[in-house]
Order: sequence, then structure tokens, then C-alpha cells
Amino acid sequence: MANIQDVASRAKVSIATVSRVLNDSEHKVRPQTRARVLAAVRKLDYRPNALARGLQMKRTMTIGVIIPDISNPYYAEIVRGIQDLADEKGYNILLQNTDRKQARIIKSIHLLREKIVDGVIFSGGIIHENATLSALNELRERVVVIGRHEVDFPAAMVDNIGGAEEAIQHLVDLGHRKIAFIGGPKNSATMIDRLKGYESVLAQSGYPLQKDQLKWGDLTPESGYKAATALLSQEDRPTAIFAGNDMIAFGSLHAARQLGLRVPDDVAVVGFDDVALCAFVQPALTTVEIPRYGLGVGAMQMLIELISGSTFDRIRWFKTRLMPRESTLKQAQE
Amino acid sequence: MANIQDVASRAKVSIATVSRVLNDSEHKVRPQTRARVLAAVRKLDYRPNALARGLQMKRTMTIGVIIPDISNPYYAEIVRGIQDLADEKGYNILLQNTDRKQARIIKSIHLLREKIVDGVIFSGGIIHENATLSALNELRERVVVIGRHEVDFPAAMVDNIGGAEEAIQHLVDLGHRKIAFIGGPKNSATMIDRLKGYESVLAQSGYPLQKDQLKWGDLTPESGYKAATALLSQEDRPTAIFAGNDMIAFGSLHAARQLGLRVPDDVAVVGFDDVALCAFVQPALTTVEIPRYGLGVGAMQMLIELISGSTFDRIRWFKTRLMPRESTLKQAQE
DNA sequence: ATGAAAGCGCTAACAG
DNA sequence: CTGTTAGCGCTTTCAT
Repeated sequence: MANIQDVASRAKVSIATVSRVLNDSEHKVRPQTRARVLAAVRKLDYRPNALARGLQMKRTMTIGVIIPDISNPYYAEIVRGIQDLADEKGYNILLQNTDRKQARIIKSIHLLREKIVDGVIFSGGIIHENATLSALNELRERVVVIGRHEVDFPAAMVDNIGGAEEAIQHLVDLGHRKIAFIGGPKNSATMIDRLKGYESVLAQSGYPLQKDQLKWGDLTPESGYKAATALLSQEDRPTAIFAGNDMIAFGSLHAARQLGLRVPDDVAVVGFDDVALCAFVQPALTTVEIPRYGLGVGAMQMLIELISGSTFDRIRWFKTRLMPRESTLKQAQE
Repeated sequence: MANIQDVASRAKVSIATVSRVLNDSEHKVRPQTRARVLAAVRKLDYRPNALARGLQMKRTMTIGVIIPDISNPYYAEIVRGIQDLADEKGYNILLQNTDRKQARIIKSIHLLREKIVDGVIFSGGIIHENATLSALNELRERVVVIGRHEVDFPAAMVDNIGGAEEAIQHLVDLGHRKIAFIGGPKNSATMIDRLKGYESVLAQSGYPLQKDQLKWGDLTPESGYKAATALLSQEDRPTAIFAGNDMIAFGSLHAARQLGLRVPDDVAVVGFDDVALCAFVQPALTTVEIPRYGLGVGAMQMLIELISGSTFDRIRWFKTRLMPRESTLKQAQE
């Protein structure tokens, strides 16, 4: 592999000059010499060694991205957003999957530090834990998180409260008065916010939350199925279910079917996230879309601002969008 | 950020000694000194600078992965497979999306070369073109491709012919005699192989391919819809459609519905790929599963062998698996 | 406008 | 067993 010295020799200049033309340095270099250098570069198919450059410059134009699982489409889309902006700005992405395991999160952070990334975007997994927090702090002010505001890092946030409000309002508008909620993990900030939105609209509408309309599980269809079955078997069953995420909603749909209830006529169901499946299941699931790609772009935008030292809002909110589909709307067409 | 010199000073040893204990060098170092060094490392929260190390060692434990689009679940799962093995072996992944654009492919390759990756896994996009090929060759023997054997790189291959054969055999076994094929791009090696498998079983079964049962489109539901509509509107319509991929199959399902034909009673449909949707559409789609995760692991395995200089089969085949579902099977249960 | 040389943080050969 | 030192390939003063 040709190095800068090879280019210099061939162009009969010093390596300093080569460096100058390659970096469009402000140091003027005679057009003639520049041409000679460029010719040598082409001839030798020379590429500057980014390691050497990074070592010298103390910046690598590489950023780390820490997520639970790239094969989860939710994160894949975020990453695509990050990457598109990164690409445009000349950054590269070092990707780390953690499966939300504390140990792997910490390992990833250490590793990214060794590789001298210019910054890190973190999404998914609990930051609270001391070990994670202190590891993240090693990165020194070079971190943007997605979807957390309980910690002191700049964050690209999903408006979960607003999204839930919109969903519940939609149900209320359709005439529902008895709306159940099936949440995911009780201590998840995301779930707490969605519950907040749910409660606030209910209270406002004069049909305040009833304790027996509240169920918790995990984020799987199975847990949704179980919770929904319980809810819908009550004598005074809800006319609508607001699920903490789409998986729970799918489980609820299944439960309703098993109980012989028609959706949306007997019971309406709303999910959250808008995974691809929503539009394809039968009946198509009404849900709240999260702007995943936009979140990724936004987080990268913030990180760039952070790196470049410009000022910016440390919290940036991203609006959700209600996607009304068959699971709440009576067939209107055809 | 502490560097090796800081550690050395604090431990009152030379940097060489620090390097030795950190790399478990064969050079013996007295347990006592080793302990001092380790203590200093901990105290200073020292992490070796991977750039400096890479510069010296000429290996970075980083590999590049070039794919069309990480937000496409097909590639996301491959990447996850790559990454899991990479992780285990201490490698990191530099991810590049190309959207199959020649210019971006080339840019990615150049970039990965600058960053001094130890190797590259390439998937998706045409390699044939001269520019791509020569760029890839710059990487000098450090490339593994997924799903291509027309070029001279080690490859993790999908057995498209076998998969198609199995699918057609399945249809023949069910009594189908007139089976249509709707392909994707005519010049795609993948599609050509699937067609080959289709033809071979047909020929073998004594119901050779008829020209009017063959349609080409792109890989979208729309093109599948169009082609299927044409096929199914013929007076002597096929009793089964073998689609080049699942998207085409979804389009075909839609076409059948529009024409008032029941699936699978009037017409059976088989797809290829087994995207997540297949199990959820109505009727669930019979298709051929591609072991995406396994492909990723396999490719990484090959790359590691390539890097380490051990011998290995330059082509490794990955078997597909038929997933029989409702779109070919009459309801048996319930 | 160009070149010489220091130094980024590390590994490894060589010396002791 | 431990230390000294020469690079790895680049950018960037400081001279000229």
C-alpha cells in the first residue's frame, strides 16, 4: 500500500506538500506542483491512512451507535436515519448491539472509547444503573441519547404522552367511554409516559381511569393476549383497549377473536409504534407512529452540533402520528 | 485522556512494560510489577488507543460491511449474524449503506480502505461493473461476498436452485400441473437460479415449462399484481404461481382476490424469502426461507478464516427451507 | 511556495 | 525481567 512518502517521492516534493494538497490546506501550493502531486496520487492509487491521520488530529470522523438489536426493525430504521446524515457529513458508523445487557453496554462503551470515536449515540437499555452511567460519562460530553430524558445527556425524545393523548382522544371521539390500558414493564419511562397521556385525556373527558382497567405485562403478544383475555372476560368489559405497544395490541386482537368478539364493533384496539405489520394484519391495527428515521437523523444532527461545539437545544421532541385503521374504524368504504 | 506514558510513570516502569502486561506478551514480567501496572491502569481509567495500536500492528480488528440498506430486515438480519460472531472474536463492524448505487459502493470501498479495515463483507448490488470490481480488488484478498458466485471472491451462497426445486416439487405433489413463474429483474443471478430450479422440476415431472407461463417484473407487489392479473385472466389459467420473491407473491395474492379467485383452492401461491409478513397475511403465504442470520455468521466465519490465512472452501452453500402455509395448503385444521 | 522535523500513542526489536 | 528506541503514516509548526 502506497503511503504519503511514496507519493512525495514520485511527485518530487516533500510529504508536507502532499499533505497540503490533499487537505486543501490554506497554505498555497503552486498549481504546477499540485498537479504533480495529484498525478502521483492517482498513479499510485493512494489513500491516506485514517489511523495515522486520526492519531495526529485526535478526531476520526467515526461515531459509535449503541442499540439493543439491529435486526429489530425499530432500531434498524433509526440507524438508517443516523447513517444517512452521517454519510452526508463524512462520518462513519461503528455499530454495537447490546441486547440490553448491562455488561455488553459497558463493553461497547469501552471499546468505542478505545477506537477513539468522535461521539456516541445511545438508544435502548437502562442508563440509570451506575456502571452504565459512569461508563457513558467516560465518553465526556460526546453522547446523545434517543428516548431518555432522565439522564443528563442531550436527547432526541419521542412525545409518548402526546401520542397516547391523541390515541385516547381518537377513541373518545368514537364514543368509547370505557377504555382499558395494557402496559409493558411498569418501570419503563416510555410506558409511564404513555400511561400519563392515557390518564390525562380520560380525566379531561370526565371518564376517569378505573383501576380494574389497567394491566401490566411485558412487550410480547403473549402478555397482551393474557391481559386482554382477562379484561374482556369481565362482565362489564371495556369497549376499547389501548395497548402499550403493537405487540401487545396483536395479542389483544387475538384474544378478542378467541372470545368471539368483533373488532372494532365489540371492542376497538389501538397499538403504539406502527411496526410494519400493523397495516397488514386483519383487521389492520390503528396505532401511533413513531418517526424512527427522523429520530435517527435528529440524534445525529444533535451529535454533530455537540461535536462542533455549537449551541443547541439539549432536548429535542419528535412528534408521533396517529394512524387510524380498521381496528378502531367501522368499515366505511367498499 | 491518559496514555501509556501516564500509566508507565505512575507505575514507575517503562512504557514497554506496560505494553507487555496489557498484551499478555510472552515476555515475562514480575507479578509484582504487573500488579503495579494494573493498579495504575485502573486508577487512571486507561484504555489503549486503538488508532496507535492499529497503526503499528497494521490490523485494526475492524471489518467493513457493505449492504444496500440496513432498514431492510433482510440485510438487518444478515448483519446481526455477522456481528454476533464478530463480537465473539473481538471484531467491530463499520457499516455502509449503498442503496445499490454504484457510486456509493465505490465510495464505501475507498473509505473502508482508508480506515484500514481487516476485511470486508459485501452483499447486494452488482459486482460485475468494472469500477466496482476494481475497487473491490483494491481490498486485496480481504473480501467475502454474500450471494454471488459470478465473481472471484469467497462467497456465502444461498441455494436458490434447490429452494425453487423444493417449492415446485411441493406444488407438483399437491397435484398442480400448470405452474406459472413471475420473476424479478431478468438479469439477476438470483432470479435466474430460481427459474432454473423451477424449470428443472417441471421438466423432470413431465410438465415442461410453457412460455406463456413466464412473466418478468421487478421485486415489488405492484409488479406481482400486474403479472398475476395477466396470468390469471388467461382462459387456460395456471393453478399455481411461483413468485420470484415474497413481494411479488403478495401482489399475486391481491390479484387473485380481485379476480374473485380463492387461494389456494382456485390458485396456489408460493413466494421466496420468508419475510416476517408471510406468516401474518391472509392467507398465510407458503414460501422458501433463506437463512439470513446464518448467512451472516457464515460469511463472517469465512472472513476470519481468510484473514487468519487458514484454508477453507471458497464457496459455502446455505440451504433454504420450504415453509408450507395456507396459500398452498387447503385448511386442514379447526 | 516548499521542506525538515517533531510528535500523536503504541509495539517490538534490541540491549542490558 | 526491564528499559531504550525506532518506527507505523500522518499533520503541522518552524525555517528557508
